[in-house]
Amino acid sequence: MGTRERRERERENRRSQILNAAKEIFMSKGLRAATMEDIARKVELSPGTIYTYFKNKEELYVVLNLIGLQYLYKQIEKVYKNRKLSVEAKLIKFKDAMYQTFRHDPLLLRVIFHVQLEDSLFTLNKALLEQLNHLAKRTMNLFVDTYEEGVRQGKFKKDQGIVLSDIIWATFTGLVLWEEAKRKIDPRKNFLKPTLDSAFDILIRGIKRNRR
Amino acid sequence: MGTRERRERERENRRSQILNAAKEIFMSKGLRAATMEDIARKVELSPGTIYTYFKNKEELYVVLNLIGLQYLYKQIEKVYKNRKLSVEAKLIKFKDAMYQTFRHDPLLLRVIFHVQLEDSLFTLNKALLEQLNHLAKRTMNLFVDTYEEGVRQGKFKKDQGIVLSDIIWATFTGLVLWEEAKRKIDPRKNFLKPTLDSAFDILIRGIKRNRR
Amino acid sequence: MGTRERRERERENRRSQILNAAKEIFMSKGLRAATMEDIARKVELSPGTIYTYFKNKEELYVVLNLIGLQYLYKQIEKVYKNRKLSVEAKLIKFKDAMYQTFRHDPLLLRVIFHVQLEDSLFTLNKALLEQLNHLAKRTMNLFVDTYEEGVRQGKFKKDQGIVLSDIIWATFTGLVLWEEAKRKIDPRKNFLKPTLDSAFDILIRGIKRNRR
Amino acid sequence: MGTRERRERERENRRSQILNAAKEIFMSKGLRAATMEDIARKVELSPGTIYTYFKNKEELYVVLNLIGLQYLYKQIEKVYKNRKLSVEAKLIKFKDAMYQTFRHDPLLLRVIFHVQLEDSLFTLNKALLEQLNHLAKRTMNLFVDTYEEGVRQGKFKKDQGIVLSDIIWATFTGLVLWEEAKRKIDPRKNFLKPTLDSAFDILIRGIKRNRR
DNA sequence: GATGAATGAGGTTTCATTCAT
DNA sequence: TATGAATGAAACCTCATTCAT
Repeated sequence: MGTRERRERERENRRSQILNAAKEIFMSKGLRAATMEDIARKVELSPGTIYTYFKNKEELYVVLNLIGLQYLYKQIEKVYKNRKLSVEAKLIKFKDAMYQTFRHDPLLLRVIFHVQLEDSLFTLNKALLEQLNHLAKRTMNLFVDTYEEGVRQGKFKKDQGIVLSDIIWATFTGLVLWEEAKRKIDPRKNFLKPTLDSAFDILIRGIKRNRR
Repeated sequence: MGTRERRERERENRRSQILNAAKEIFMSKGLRAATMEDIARKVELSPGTIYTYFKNKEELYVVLNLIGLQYLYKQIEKVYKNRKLSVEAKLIKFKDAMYQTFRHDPLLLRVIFHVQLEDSLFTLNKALLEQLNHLAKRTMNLFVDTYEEGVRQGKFKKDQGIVLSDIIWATFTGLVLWEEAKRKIDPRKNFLKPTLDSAFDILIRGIKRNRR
Repeated sequence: MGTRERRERERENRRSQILNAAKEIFMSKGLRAATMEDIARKVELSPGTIYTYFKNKEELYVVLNLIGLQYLYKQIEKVYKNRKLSVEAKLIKFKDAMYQTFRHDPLLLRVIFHVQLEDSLFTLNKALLEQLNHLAKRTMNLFVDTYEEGVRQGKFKKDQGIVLSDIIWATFTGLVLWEEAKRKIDPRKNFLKPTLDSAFDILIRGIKRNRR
Repeated sequence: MGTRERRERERENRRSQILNAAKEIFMSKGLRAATMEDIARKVELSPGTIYTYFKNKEELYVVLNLIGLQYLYKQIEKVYKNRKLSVEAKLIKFKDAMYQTFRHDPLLLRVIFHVQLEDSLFTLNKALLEQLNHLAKRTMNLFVDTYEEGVRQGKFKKDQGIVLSDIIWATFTGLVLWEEAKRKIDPRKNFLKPTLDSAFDILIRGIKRNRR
C-alpha cells in the first residue's frame, strides 16, 4: 500500500537535499575546491552515500546545470507566451527574467560559465553536452521567434537574422560576469541592474527599423 | 666579453619559451588540469627548472595574464590614437582589435574569465587583482573617451554615460565565451566574427542620435 | 548493535598502531628523515590513510610528545605521592622514574629536545608550545615541592631556591643526551645508569645542609 | 714573489668567509632550513663556488663543529694551565669558560646538540665522528685531571671517578638547552647565568670531602 | 677559480572513489 | 541503503649538487 511510492518519494527528497547542499558548497567554495566530503557533511550523510544517488561529482554538477537551465527556460517561456506584451516589451522582459533567474540561483551562471570555460574540469560526455545544448537552444529559439515576430510586424530590421539570440545571451552573460568581477575588487559597486537595462535599451534601439 | 649579456638574453629567451609552453598547455588542457610537469616536458626542461624562472604555477599564470592585457591595451590604443578615424569607425576598430588580440592569444580571455570567476584557482593577492584591474580600467577609459568624443560631436546619445565601456567589453567577452562554448559542442561552427560584427553594428546603431 | 562501539575501538587501535610505527620510524631514522611513506609502510596502510587519523606529520609528532610527557608526569607523581619515602629518597626515585621513562620510550627525550631546539622542524603554534610547557612545569613543580619539603625538614640548604628543579631536569636530560652521543661513536659503551646515579648522589650531597 | 702564498691566503680567507656565512645562516634559519643558496648569497658567491671550497653541506657543518670545539678547548686549557687557581676555582672557571664560549658562538652548542640528536641529518662518517670525539675527550680530560688533582689534595671525594667530567659537561649543556627552550616560550626569562652558577656550586659542594 | 642554470629525486598532502560491513 | 575507513594516484614544490662555459 504505497510503501513503494513512499520510498521513491523519500529517495527523491534525498536527491534534492544533496543537490541543494552541492549547490551551496559549490557556490561558497568554488566548483573545484568543493569536496564530496564537504557536500556529504552538509546533508549529514556519509560520502559513500552520495554515490548511491549520483554516479560521481560530475553528475552532481551536471544535474545542477540542467535544473538551472530548465528553470531559466520556464521563466523565459512565461514571458514568451504572454500575449499582452509587445515584442519590444518581451525583449526587455527576457532580460528581466534572466536577471531574476540569476538572482534566484547565482550558481547557475557560475556553473554555465564553467562549462564554457574550463575544458577539462570534467570531460563531459557528448550526450550530456548535447542535452545542455538542446535546452539552451530551446531557450534561444524563444528569443529568435520573438525577434522574427518583430520583423514581421515591421518593427525590427530584418538583416540581423538568427545571431540576435546569441547576442542577447552573450550580452547578458558577459555583463553578469563582468560586473561580478568588478564587484570582487570593490564589493560596494553593484551596477548590474542599471547596466543591464542600458545594454538592452541600446540593443533594442539598435535593431529597430528606422522610423521615417 | 659580453658573456653576461648573452646569458641574460638566453635567460630571457627561456622565460619566453616557458611562457609559450604554459600558454599552449593551459589552452589545451585547461588551467586546472595543466601540470607543471606538462609544461616542463613541452619546453624540454625539468620541472624544477621552471621554478628558477617562476615562483610557482600562479605566477606563471599571472604573468601570462599581464602580458595579454598589455598587448590588448596596445592594440586598442593604436586605434584610439588614429586621428583619421571617425568615432563610429573607432568603435568598430576597437572590436576588431579585440578580435585580433583574441586570435593572437586565445588564452587571454580564458585567463581573464578565470580571474573574474576567481573560482579559487588561486587566491590572487589583492595587489595583483588591482594591477589587473588597473590595466583593464585604462583600456576601458579609451572606450569611454571615444564615446564621449562622439557625444560631443553630436553623433551619440549622451545618456548612456560611462556604462558604455562596460557594455562594449561585456558584449565582446560574452560573445567570445559563448561562441567558444558552442564550438565545443560542434567544432565546425565558428560564427564568432560575423556575430561580433552584427553585435557591434547593433550597438553603434543603438547609441547613435536620431537623425531627423 | 555495538557496531558503533566496535568501530570506535578499532579506530582507536589503528591510531595507536600508527603512533607506535611513527615512534619507531622516528627513532631509527631521525625525526627529519622519517617519511610518512615509511610510517605508512610500517603499519601496512597507505600514506593517505594516515591523514585520516592525523592532520599532518606535525600532529603525529606532537601527539607523541604529549603522550610521552604525560607518561613521565605520572611516573614522577607516583614517587611524589609515596609517603613512605624521605625527601632524599624521593629525589633519587625521581631520577629512577625519569630513567625508566626514558627506557620505556627513548624517543621522548629526543622529541623534547627537538621542541627545545625548535630547529624549525615545524613551527609549532604557540598554543601547543604552551601546552607542552604547562605539562613540563607541572612536573617540575613536583621537584620544587619536594625540595622545599626538604628545606622545611632542615635537610636541605635553602638558598638554592626554585632553580633546583631546572638543575635536576637539565642534569638528567644533559646526561642522557651526552651518553647517547657517546654511544653513537662506540655502541658498546653504555654508562648512562651509573653516571646518572653518580650525578644525583653529588647533587643531593651538594644541597644537603652541613651536619654539625 | 709570493704569488703562490697570496693565492693560498686568499683561498683561506674565502673559506673563512664562507664558514662565517654558514654559521650565521645556520643560526638564524636552523641547520635543516638553511640552504646552500642562502649561504652563497650571504658571501656573495654563487652556490657552485662553495663546492670548490667544501665538499658538501655536511663538510661545512662539520668543520664549523671542529672549529667551535677547538675554540672551547683553548678556553678550557687556559684555565687549566693557570697555576694560581685552586682546583675548586678551576671548576668554577671551567663553567665560566664554557659559558663565554657559548656566548661567543651560540651556534656551537646548537651544532653539537644536533650531532647528538638528529641521527641522520647526515650520516657522519666514522672518521669524522672520531675526530670530534677526540677533541671532546681532550677537553674532558682537563676536567678529569683537575678533579684528580683535587682528590690528591684531599679536597674532593675520590669515589666519583672519571664520570665527573661527563657530569660537568652534561650539566652545562643540559642547562643551556633547557634555559634556551624556556626562553623560546617566554623571551624575557633569561636565567642561564645564575642557574649555571647555582648548579656548579652544588656540584662542587657535592664532590667535596667532608670537613671534620 | 667562478658562475648559475639545470637537474631530478624526493617529500607532503589532497580527494574522488571503492568496498566490506 | 548507509557507512566511513582505506586507497593511491597525482600534484606541487624544494634544494643539494653538477657541469658547461
